[in-house]
Amino acid sequence: MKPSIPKGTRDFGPQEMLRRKYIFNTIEKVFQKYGYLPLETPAMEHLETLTGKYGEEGDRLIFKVLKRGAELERALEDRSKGFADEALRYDLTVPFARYVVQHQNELVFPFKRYQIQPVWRADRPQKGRYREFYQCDADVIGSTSLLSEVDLVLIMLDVFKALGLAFKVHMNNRKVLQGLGELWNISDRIVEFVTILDKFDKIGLSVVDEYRKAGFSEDLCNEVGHFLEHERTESGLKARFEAKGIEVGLKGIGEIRFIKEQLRTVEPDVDAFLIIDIALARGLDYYTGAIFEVKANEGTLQSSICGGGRYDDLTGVFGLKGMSGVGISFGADRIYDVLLETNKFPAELGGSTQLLFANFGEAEAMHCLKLLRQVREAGIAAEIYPDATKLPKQFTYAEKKGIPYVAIVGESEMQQGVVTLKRMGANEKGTAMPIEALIQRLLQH
RNA sequence: GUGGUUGUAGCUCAGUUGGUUAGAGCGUCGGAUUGUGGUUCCGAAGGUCGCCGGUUCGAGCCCGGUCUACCACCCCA
Repeated sequence: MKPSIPKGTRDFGPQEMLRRKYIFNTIEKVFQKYGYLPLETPAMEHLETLTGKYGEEGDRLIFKVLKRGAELERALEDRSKGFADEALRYDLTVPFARYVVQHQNELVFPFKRYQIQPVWRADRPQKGRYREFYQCDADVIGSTSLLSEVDLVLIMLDVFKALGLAFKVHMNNRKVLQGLGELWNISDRIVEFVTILDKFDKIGLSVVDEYRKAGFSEDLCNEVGHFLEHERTESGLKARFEAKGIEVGLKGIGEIRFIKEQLRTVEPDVDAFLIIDIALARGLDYYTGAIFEVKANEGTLQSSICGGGRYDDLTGVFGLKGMSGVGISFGADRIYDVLLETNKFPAELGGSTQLLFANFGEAEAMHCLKLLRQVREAGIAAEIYPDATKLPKQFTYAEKKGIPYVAIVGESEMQQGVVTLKRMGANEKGTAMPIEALIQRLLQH
């Protein structure tokens, strides 16, 4: 049989893994710097833990796990019971909420955790869209303070600065969208309304046609069109909310302004990367306050590389009311794609061997084993070529693996108690030196 | 989930109106060179033409299905 892997999944070779780890490590270091602690949860959750949290569309994309054994037999007889009982996690936020409720008595609130694990979605794959991909989440639960939102934006700033990637954060607030619903008397169709509004950045004023198609009144379509064309700013919106006394909307606007002003005290050029986009909606059902979406400013990937927001009562369905949370999620795989395309990965990612001992035969190899141990104990990654093949072949191996130094220890070196150190890439024969000198030289490097 | 494009050697691609034994470049391996690679020269290996079926005397090429990657929608990291 021909070996292959499921649609939308990937293998990661050594080179890819070094680069992926570079991304994970960068993100993890920033998370820790902001006081978040690690957490892992199982790949599988009970199906009912996940369903109903992501909206109709999201629920359809959950990877379900088939019942097994007698359970499955019973389900085959009585189809109403359903064929699945577990499911692969769709994101890290819902499992986190489940964890918080389940372990509420052991936790200190506000609870801040980060989590870097794969998630699965039964989506149709495309560029930057996988069925298995890693999310890197930071969430704080048990506080309504907007300082958390401020911190999370600063985390984005630090991460993308460290990765050397230009980006834009689009921010909005679900309360603003709720306010729009009240303003235009369409609260009963708010989900539908907002879903269309979310397309504004893609199709522009054609959203008005979409509203007509969806059966919204002509007056409303004209009003929305006029608003999007001429007054699509937070201040334009604020004036309208004030005129009609719409409090949710005003609260949303206030939150947006607060977050932005707080950020300005630490990052004066906040306008360079933070865009207030009142058409931003995001599909996940559980968001209730601030929402974020980050896009790379370079490369061809149009989809978001990071996203998040505030959810006021995600723990409520698991039996713990009044726990507001807010979090963000970095899409490591998409960040990888952008960094690769724009050539932003550092040339030296470490993790690879620094020194290769050439192999001249059994006696020499045995001698090298002792030297190898000394080198490794000094903290230098080193290896010996396992076979006594011709030198050119051993050099080629070093070159391909990106090993910068080769130690040549043949009969004459053994007798003199030295090692010939050759630097790859340099057109030189190498210099003889005692092993201690060699170690010093590599450590300085 | 809906609609579309695609698939030939490890990689990038040729392959005539359907016609004998499917080609190139790069890469890989071996040799020129028994302790010094990257250049050069010589040689070799490597393909069920994505897979299954159909039409035909004959299919890499035509038809149907299927899988994959990709594109649009949808949704999002």
